[in-house]
Amino acid sequence: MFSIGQIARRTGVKVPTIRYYEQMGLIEAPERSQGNQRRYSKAELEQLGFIKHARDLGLSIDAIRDLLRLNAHPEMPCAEADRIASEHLANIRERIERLQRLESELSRIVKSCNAGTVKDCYVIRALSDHSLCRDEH
Amino acid sequence: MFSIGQIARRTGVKVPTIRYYEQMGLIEAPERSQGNQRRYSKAELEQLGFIKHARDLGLSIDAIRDLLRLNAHPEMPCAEADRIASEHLANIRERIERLQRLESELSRIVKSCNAGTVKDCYVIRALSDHSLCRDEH
DNA sequence: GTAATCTCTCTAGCGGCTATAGCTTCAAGG
DNA sequence: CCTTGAAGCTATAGCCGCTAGAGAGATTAC
Repeated sequence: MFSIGQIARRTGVKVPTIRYYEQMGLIEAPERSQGNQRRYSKAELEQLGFIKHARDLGLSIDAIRDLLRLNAHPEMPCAEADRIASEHLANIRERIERLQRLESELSRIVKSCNAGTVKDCYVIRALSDHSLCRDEH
Repeated sequence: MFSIGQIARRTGVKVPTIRYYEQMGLIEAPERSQGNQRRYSKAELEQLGFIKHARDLGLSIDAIRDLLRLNAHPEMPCAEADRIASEHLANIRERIERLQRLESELSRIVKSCNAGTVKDCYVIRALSDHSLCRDEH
């Protein structure tokens, strides 16, 4: 049996975050010690590792809830898990594209500024005047 | 003089967002009509355009506040504006890199899954077992 | 036994909005 | 001039995924 601090150290998920996950129904309320402290089994520790890994990959709490449900039913088809992961991947790709557009615009703006006074500053001028931009963002 | 709805339409910033910006001190409280409705000048309309543009480029409210202050002092050196923009650019580049790492990991995971049952699902297995990952994320 | 460290619950806050409720004002048409 | 419907007002609460803090009690090491 592990205390909340122990699973926090082992998984890298902070203590208040673990309690938050419990509140959100991501993890079940664990057993308690006589003094009302949470006590986790090895299985619960591993499940938290699963959650941490999924969060690190950027999956939402809702998506993780679904994945955990699937994980609990090994005989079900995994199309749903694939769908969740694929959707998330598409989402990430969109964000990358958007950020890359911003990157190119911003780097152009920053490069064009020859650090004089504000009145000639290309950074400020570009913000004031959309026509100085190359494309939509 | 423009009503809040008019500047909302012209700038693409939603009405409640404009009121929120006022509350946050991004824009000054404008004049009011006799019936206590906000009335904006052309200058205020343009300032909101500046803000919208900066938000579209991903700048934070705090950064925009600073830029607006600079914008109001055309004779000051613009090094500060450059610093804000460059920092933001660095920030964007970091996010892109991080997302690209996620993208490559997730696409590998999704590709490896041959859509059988959950128990063999590579998506689920990869989440459970960090050693199936190629690098840190 | 005692001191240090955890852990407990509860509440509030972050950023950047968005939504809702219940009201008042404005502008256009008859 | 009056009515109607759109637009505006304030105030409050909610979104996500935590994080921070207060003030209390539990556990552990010595």
